[in-house]
Amino acid sequence: MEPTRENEPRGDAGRPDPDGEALVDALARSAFVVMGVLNRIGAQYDLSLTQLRVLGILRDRRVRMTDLANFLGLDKSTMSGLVDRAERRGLLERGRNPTDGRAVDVYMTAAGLELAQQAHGEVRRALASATGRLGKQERHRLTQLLEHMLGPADVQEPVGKPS
Amino acid sequence: MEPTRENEPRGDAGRPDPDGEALVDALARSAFVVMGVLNRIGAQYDLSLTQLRVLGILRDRRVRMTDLANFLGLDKSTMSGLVDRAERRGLLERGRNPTDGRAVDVYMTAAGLELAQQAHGEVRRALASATGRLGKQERHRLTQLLEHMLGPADVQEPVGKPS
DNA sequence: GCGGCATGGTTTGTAGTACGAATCAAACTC
DNA sequence: GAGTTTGATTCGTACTACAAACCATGCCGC
Repeated sequence: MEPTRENEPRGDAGRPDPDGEALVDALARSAFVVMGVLNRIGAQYDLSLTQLRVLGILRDRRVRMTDLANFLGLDKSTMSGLVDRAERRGLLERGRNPTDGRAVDVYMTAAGLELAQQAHGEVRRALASATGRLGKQERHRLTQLLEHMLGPADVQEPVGKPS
Repeated sequence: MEPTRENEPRGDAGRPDPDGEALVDALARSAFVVMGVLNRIGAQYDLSLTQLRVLGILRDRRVRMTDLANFLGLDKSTMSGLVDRAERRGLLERGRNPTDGRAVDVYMTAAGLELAQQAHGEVRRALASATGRLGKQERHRLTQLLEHMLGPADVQEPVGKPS
């Protein structure tokens, strides 16, 4: 993920937007809360946040190392180390790619799948103490607004990055 | 925790709550997007995410090391190292606490304040590419819902943690 | 006032994470 | 077949995170 310097104001950026600033703050706070939960639950399983993400991605698919690294925005050497440690734990395995002899596929073991599912359930329960403050219709509305703001889930275009 | 289509059985309610699960997934995706932005902009300034948070907290106040560590959920030795590196960069300074000879206060330098303000502005602009997908009223509503869910900003009670 | 205990912070050791450069094997192109 | 590109690993380095040990300061009971 290359750092960029994007200082040009957006077309509407010159106008004061109190809701925009409050929204950014609320999104940041929400992000830290979610990360806090993920870090705490990850620690229970002796897993880092990034390891949790890896396990989450691989729960239902087999992925190439390169694609995994790109999806997570990590250097391939970092990806290699993460998979090393997960493999050592018996959570992941590496395999040959059927179409490219250079490529390495990564997939879950049964033990890894079980741990990922347990951790996922605990993350949901932990976050329910916050989402439970909202009523049912509010939760529905919040979900809609977030999904609208985030765009399609399968598009991994970094936010705020010039293209 | 990347969103998937799998529906896992819930241990607590027993009742399916599609909006609850979708909301957790949306919150997780939102969190990764925000973290991605913070990491990218932090890298521009050669700062880690945690360093950015520290600078954000200290922009308008002078804080004890212990309080800073507690606020961030970090070990005091970690806090010490983070402040070491920021001090070495000329962004922060340590000072004596007027009421407790053991305590060390941390505060911003002018250079640190300038950097923090620049970085903050860039984070806001970067996130505007996502929040700009919403209309004005939608942004207002999203802010309200997030703040309602998160509770008061000054309470640092960890979400989902048994007490 | 003093000893014991607690607190605040630093230092040391360790492991994981992150990136960049170097390296090697496989694939692609001409 | 040679040159280039790609995929992944290894190595070196710095940062982050925690735990244990240590030292200085503060608190409290006697």
